[in-house]
Order: sequence, then structure tokens, then C-alpha cells
Amino acid sequence: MTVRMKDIARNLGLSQTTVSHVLRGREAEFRINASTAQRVRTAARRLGYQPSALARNLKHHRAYTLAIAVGDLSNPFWAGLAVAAQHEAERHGYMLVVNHTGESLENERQLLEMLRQRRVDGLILSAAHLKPADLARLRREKRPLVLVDRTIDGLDVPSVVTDSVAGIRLAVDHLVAKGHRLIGYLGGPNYIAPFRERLAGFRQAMAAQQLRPALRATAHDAPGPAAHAAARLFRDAPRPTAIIAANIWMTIGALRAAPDDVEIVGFDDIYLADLLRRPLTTIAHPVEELGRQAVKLLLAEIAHPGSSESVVLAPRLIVR
Amino acid sequence: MTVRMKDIARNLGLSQTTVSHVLRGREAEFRINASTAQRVRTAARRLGYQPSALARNLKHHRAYTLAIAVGDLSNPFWAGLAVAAQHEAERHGYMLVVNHTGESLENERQLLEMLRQRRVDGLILSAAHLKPADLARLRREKRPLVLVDRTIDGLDVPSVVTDSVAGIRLAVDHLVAKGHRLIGYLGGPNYIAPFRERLAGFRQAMAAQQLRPALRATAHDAPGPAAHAAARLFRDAPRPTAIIAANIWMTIGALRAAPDDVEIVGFDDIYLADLLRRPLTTIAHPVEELGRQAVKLLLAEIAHPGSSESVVLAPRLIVR
DNA sequence: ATATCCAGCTAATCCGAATTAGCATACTAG
DNA sequence: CTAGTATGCTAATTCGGATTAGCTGGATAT
Repeated sequence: MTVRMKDIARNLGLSQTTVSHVLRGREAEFRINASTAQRVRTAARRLGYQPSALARNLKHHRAYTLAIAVGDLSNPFWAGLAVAAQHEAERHGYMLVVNHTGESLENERQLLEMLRQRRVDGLILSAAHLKPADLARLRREKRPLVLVDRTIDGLDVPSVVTDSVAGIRLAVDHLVAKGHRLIGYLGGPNYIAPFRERLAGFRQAMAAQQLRPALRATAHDAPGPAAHAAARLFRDAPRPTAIIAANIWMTIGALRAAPDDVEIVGFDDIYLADLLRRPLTTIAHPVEELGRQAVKLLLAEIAHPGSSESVVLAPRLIVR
Repeated sequence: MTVRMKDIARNLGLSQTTVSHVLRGREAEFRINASTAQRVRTAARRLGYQPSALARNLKHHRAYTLAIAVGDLSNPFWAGLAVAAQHEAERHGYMLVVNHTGESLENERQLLEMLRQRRVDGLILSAAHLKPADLARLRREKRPLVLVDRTIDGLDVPSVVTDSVAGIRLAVDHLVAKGHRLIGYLGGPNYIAPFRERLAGFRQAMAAQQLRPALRATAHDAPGPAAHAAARLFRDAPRPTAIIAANIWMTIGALRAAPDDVEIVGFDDIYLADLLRRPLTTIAHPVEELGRQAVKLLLAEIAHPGSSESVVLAPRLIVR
């Protein structure tokens, strides 16, 4: 049915070894006669030979496949990051399995299982749900792993993240320049690293502007709770005239709950942001760069475990 | 480094064959003594044995991987479909590579190449860019292939699509029930199958309501051209009081160009549609079902080529 | 004439598991 | 006492290609 090297060899009265040498482009190294090499190539084309990735993978101990776990593929941040990562992976001859975990522990663990069974060679994680036992096992097994967007305490692997502190400062400075003094902050749970950093960034940036970071609310990482928390910020005086929302769900909460004259700046860019009921300024991640760097780090980890350094990338403010 | 069956066998003074029989759960069939089987299982656990998917794949001639080509992963329709497909694939022990083609011929061809090299066992396509030569080759090679959302003329493989005609009828009937008589239609290029069917559906549904489907515009499948075409519908009298947009880009075009009092119904659901400046009623695909059925058909094609029938699924109207 | 060298190729093994065919040993039946 | 049978396991091969080690036959050198 399918054509193997052996078939080409038999067809030409040569050995499989010779065919392999030629088709791997190592004819010079093994002193294959130029005319023989040509015959092999011609026969390969004529018979429609396609090398079996399956056989090569076994021999190389490589699946030539990476995986990235993203919490929510419908979120354009993750979709964009995944697409960029896929491009980069393919540039290096790897496939990328983009896995939507739906923020579920079960799915994150399933991906680790794929790594163990060598269905994938390495993993890009943005997990926040793994338990200490999972992390301990990861540390023990030392498989190629890179974290993106969210770091995990106590897991010493390379990571690629956006500079949260710098991002929040961009937002605060922008709002202050527009005359705002009462700036509110809508943050997420502190067990997620970026939320911790963004809150710290808010405090720092406000202090730098001689303002008090007093108007704050915190919500679980979902639109409903975020809207609820945002509403609280407007119940009592002093009310903020502007809100900084710590991620996409906080932003959506703020959009739902804040009065129309309140200005909103949200971390994470939003799909169709220019079609929203009100203008929304966003702190955008360097999405492509995050994806590309994550793959580069991961491939470096595969080639030379423990060799690579973490990367922090600068966000940019999209004023609308 | 990694533990193989051979290591377990040596450790217990058994043969690799016996270990294989036990770990594949075929001890009864090969009359392995219960205590021997138990020793094997214990040793496997103790040594941390993980079967090599690479070796199994070669032996089975299966990559246990499928791929789906989607034009735009940032589009929540495709993201949702891909996630559902991934779920279904994993239920059957397969990985799913979700490939964002960016509507590029180059990328679609690259996926076909993966199929040929057996890096993936089958392909779910929604391609519209392949050339006749590509299609001819696909027909000749007869590899497992399923089309989703977009069918391709002259390529006789199973497909899973949403019933476009029924969808447009839902929209027309909804608008008529709300009192609209001047209903406009914003469509896409006719070389894409769903656009053809939706236009036909519009004509049919309008005829059924005794209305003339005269107010129409056509644009290339992108937001800019769509907005431009939508604007044309409002230049001359009679102007439509409502617009049906044939897909997500047409909808965005209509949102940008139509006066605020014009009611819009769009084919394809939109992320955060409830946050838009104006209420948007949509004709939503049964996204999960599309993804699930596509994988089921594909696995059926892999198991029994030529065995499966195409599927047409019903859309539903989300009134906002 | 014999050793040396080189061009040009091949045999054999490996990767890790799945699978087919079959070999001892002990026991039962006639 | 011998044939037949069941039990419990193993040897050998296969999947398709990569790789290492080495073989052969003619030309050149001494």
C-alpha cells in the first residue's frame, strides 16, 4: 500500500541503507555515486514515497509535537498567543497541540499525562489549578516545561510573562494625564500570580503619582463576580471617576457595572473592543511575542534542559 | 533513563513478551499465571513504567492524532468548534491539532502535507482556498477527510454543516413578526458554499412571506469590505429597516455602517454580543454538535473508509 | 607481487512494543 | 506406558527508518 524505503531499494536492486543515505541527503558523506543517487531520487518521486513520521519519531525519541494549555481558547488573548506559538513551532518542524483546559484541573493533568507518555515532547502551561502534589511530581520528573503568562510559585522552570507592573503604570499615568484623581482598581484573587503583581503595580504607580490606592475591589476570576464587585465601588462616596480592571473578566464586569461617564482601562485586549457601547482603553499583551518566545524557550529546554532564562515582555497601551 | 518493557522483564527474570501480555491486559488469553501477572504489574508501578506512544504508533500505523484546519481561531465560532472537537477526539484516545490557517492556501497545503507524512491520521477541513489540483490529488489519495461548515464542490467526502436555509428563514420570520417589511441582505462571495446557500435561503424565505428580496449587497469576506457594502444599502430609497448579515464579518460591517435604528440579525454568534453598542440577534450554529460530529465522522472514515454519511444540523436564533 | 587505499555500496542492529508460533513441563486418559 | 492436553511461558519477527561497522573489487604504490 504505502511505499517504504525498502520498496525503492528492491525496485532498484539497492539496499535500504543506500536509499536512506540518499534521501537523508547524506550521499556525499557516504560516497554514493551521483548517478545512483539520482536514480534513487527519481524512483522515490515516481513511486510517491513519503517518509513515515511514525518510524522517524520512534528512532529519534521525539514526537515532534508540543502542547500548549490555555484556559480559554475563546479569549482572543489566548487564541492569538496559540496561533503565534503554532507558527513558531512549525518553523522548527514541530506540531503544536492547542489544548483548551476550560480552567479545569482534570484537563491540565491530562496534558501532563500526554507529556509522560511521550505523545508530546514539551508543554507550555498557563496553569493555576495544579495541586502541590502535581507540582512536586513535575519537579521530580524534570520534563520540558515552560510557563506563560502565569508563573507558579515553587516551580522553577522558565517562563514568559508580560510586565504587569509596567502595564498598570501605563494605565495609571494615562488616567492621571487625563485629569483623573479618583482611580479605582478591580482586581482578581491573589493566588493567581499576575493579579498579585498587578495589584502591587497599582499601589506603586499610584504612590508615584502621589495618589492613594484606596478605591479597590476584588472578585473571583469570572464576569459575574467581577460585575458584582465593580458595582460595590460605586455604592459609597468617594466614587472613582475611572477604573482599572485587572484582566478581561474584570473589564467585562466593569463595563457592565460602571456608570457611563466612568472611564475604563482594562488589562488584556478585547475582541471587537471598538464595537463596544463605550470606548475602552486596554493594556495589550505583546501576544505574538509571548507565543513565539514560549516556543523558543521550550525548544531550548528540550535541546539543553535547564539552559534557558525567563523572559519578561513589555505591554502597550491602546487608547480608544 | 526511561523504563521499557524489557527492563521490567529483566528485573523479574521474565520475557518482554510476557510483560507485554500482562500490561496489555491479555493475561487470560495467554494463560499468564495470576501471581506472575501481579508481579509484573507491581514492578511496572514500582519502576514507573510509561508505555511509549512512539513505539505503539509505529506498530499500529496510527499517530492517534487528528487535525482541524480553521480559518480564524480568534473567531469564537471556530474556537468553540475546535474545543468541542478536541473533547470528542480525546474521548477516543486521539489528540487534535487545531490549526489556524488564517485563510491561507499555504497553510491549508501544509496540513495536507502532514496528512501525507502520517503525522496526523485524518483531517477536518473548512477550506475554501485549495486549488483544483489540490482537490484532484486529495481525491486520488483517498485519505481520511471530513469537511465542516463549508463544503467543496467536486470533493465527495463526508461533511458536517449547519442548515443555512433554515437559519435564514428563522431570521426572516423573526423580522417579519416584528413588523419589518423592508429587509436587506448583506452577503458574501458566491464561491463559498454557505454564502450561496444563505442567499438562496433568503430568497426562499422572503418569497414565503410574499416579500421581494430586492435590497441586497455583496462583499468580500472581511469587515472592511462588508462595512462598505452595508453602507451602500442605505444610500438610496427604499432603505431597509432591518438587515440580515450572512456571517460574522458581514455582521460587523453592518454594525459599523447601519444607522442605529436599523435592526440587525447576523449569521454566526459573536463573542460578547451582549456588550455591543446595540442589541444583536444572531443565528447561532450548534457549535458543539458540529465539532463532535465532525470528529465522529472522521474516526468512522478512518475505521471504514467511505462508510459515513454527511450531516446537516439545525441552527437556532438567539434574540437580543 | 604484494600491500595500501579508496570509491561505492551493504549487513546488521537498534528504537520499544505487538504479535505469531511454538516449546517445555506436568497432568490426564485410555 | 504412551498419547493427548492443558499450563505457562519465550523466541523470533515486525513496524519503517537511522546508523555503525565493514565488505568488495579495482587502481596505485613499492
